[in-house]
Amino acid sequence: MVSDKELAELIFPEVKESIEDLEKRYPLRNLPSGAEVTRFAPSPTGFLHTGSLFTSMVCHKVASDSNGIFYVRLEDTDTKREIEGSGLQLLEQLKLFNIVPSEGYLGDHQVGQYGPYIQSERADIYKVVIKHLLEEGKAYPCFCSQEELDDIRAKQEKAKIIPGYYGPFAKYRYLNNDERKQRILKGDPYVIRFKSTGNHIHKIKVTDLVHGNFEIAENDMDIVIFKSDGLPTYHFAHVVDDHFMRTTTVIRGEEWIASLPIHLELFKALGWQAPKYAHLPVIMKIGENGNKRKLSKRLDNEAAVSYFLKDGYPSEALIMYLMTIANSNFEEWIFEHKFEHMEEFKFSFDKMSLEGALFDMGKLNFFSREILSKKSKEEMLEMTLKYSKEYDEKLYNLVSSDPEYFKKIINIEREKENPRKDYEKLGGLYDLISFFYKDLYEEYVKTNGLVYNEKFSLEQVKEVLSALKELDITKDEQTWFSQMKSIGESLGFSSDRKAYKANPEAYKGMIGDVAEILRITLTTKKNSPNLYYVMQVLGLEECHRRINQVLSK
RNA sequence: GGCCCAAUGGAGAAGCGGCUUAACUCAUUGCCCUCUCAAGGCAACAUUCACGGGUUCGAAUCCCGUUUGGGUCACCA
Repeated sequence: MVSDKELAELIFPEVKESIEDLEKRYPLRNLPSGAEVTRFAPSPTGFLHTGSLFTSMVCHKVASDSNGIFYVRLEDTDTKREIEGSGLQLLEQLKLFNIVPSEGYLGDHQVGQYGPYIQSERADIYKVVIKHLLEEGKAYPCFCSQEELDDIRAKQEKAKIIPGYYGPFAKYRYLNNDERKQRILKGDPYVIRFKSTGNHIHKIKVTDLVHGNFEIAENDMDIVIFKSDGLPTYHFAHVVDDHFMRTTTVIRGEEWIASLPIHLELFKALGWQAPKYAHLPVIMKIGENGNKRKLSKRLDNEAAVSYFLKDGYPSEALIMYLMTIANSNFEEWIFEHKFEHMEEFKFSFDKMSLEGALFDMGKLNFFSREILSKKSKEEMLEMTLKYSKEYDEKLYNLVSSDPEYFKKIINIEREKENPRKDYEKLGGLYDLISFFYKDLYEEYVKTNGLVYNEKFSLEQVKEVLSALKELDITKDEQTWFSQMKSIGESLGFSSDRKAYKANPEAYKGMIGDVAEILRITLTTKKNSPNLYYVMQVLGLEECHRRINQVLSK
């Protein structure tokens, strides 16, 4: 009769190393107490998902708050779904959010003593562990075909019992080693399954950093740990990698809670201590049927981080927003700290909500405006150049043609205690500032014309405008405004809101109406930054030119 | 369907048995202010914490049940 050891040797003759060798190769990390080792473990199956950004942000934060290590491991064991180049892309995008691993897979190279950090390069490590499990009789080759599997499932469904490969249904679990050897020699395809000793009637107590303690049924499935393509499954790779990479806290999405018993059983079978776990809630959105559902890359723009990048949201805004979801006390904290130095905020798992939050675009916009308003004109220029170079050619040409002029435009009421919040994101900036440029202004007027308030006739508009030519912008804003008021008053516009409201018939309109006529004339828009400063930037000559142009029509 | 997790306003949430006639933020709506918008100021916005029962002098908070929602049940992660 073939022994377990002989069978293991038959399957993995090339494996000479032992688990002890691996333990030596990957020694315990020498870190100060309390230091957490966390990891972000993406699959290279597409662009960065907003949920992944959320998870990686938390991983990064937990490590940096504790002076620990944050590393990235590429989980590329699903060769069918892999998208070429997406691993690099993922890392590049993380970097834009200041999430930079100190170890691991960095996109174009790997750093660290615990590698390789790409699972497909770790086959020899997995094999050592699997051979060990085989030798101990804790794993076995399974020759079950897809048809057989389907058959088992169909029977189980019919009998209304738990589907899966377990207990009496795990037919190849009961083959003896002679039979196994024979089939292997014959060349029958097989996978390696873990031989579970659990019973789902038993409950195990688990502790989760986010959810606290709860009970869950023991695993009793003989799960596949080694696929026929020679690569491990997620469950097995997670256990082996996080053990040998010496991860202290596994932070991942809530969808993994259900497979926790599998992972815990694997750790136990190998005699290893399991890491701490934190299962994060998933970011949701209201679906077509009115119910909440996970943000979907296919259906929701906001599921892809690239969407925000393309739209020109500052990366801090997204991170700040995600942090409000991550920790309920963050919002008050960041208000107290005037939206600055968010890296000093201390993250904690027990301030995390258990329920998946609905993605709130409105709140992101709020943070984004806040952040953009706090930037200096130099930072705005730099950001705009960088953004537009990649995403908005028209804007890039406009801004780079005269950076100093752009700084003047963007600096209107910026450097003050409560700066203006005109800009929500860099996307669409072109349309907001184009009127500052003579050619673009002309082009707009030619194609769209200027639309004034209907309650004033063209004659009235002209009357107001010709009077407004007197406006002096060489003095301070105060003087300018009093001047506008007296011009307005002389034409029959009220500058006293109360008086106007009490007796609207007595006036042609409010001083605001006068300002609106000027504003539309100069900016083509009903909304614009502070008119006095707009005029400063445009220059008196250009202002008069625009006014005269309207008057001549 | 089984198992697990969750449930406070339009959204994010605080709340941990009496201090709650439920904090804070976003959104929305009104009003005020030397121009629009923004900012700022002032208001409004859950008589009630999914529902039912219980424990208690006292419950959003503890217990039980129901309901609803989410997750998961692959040689995918």
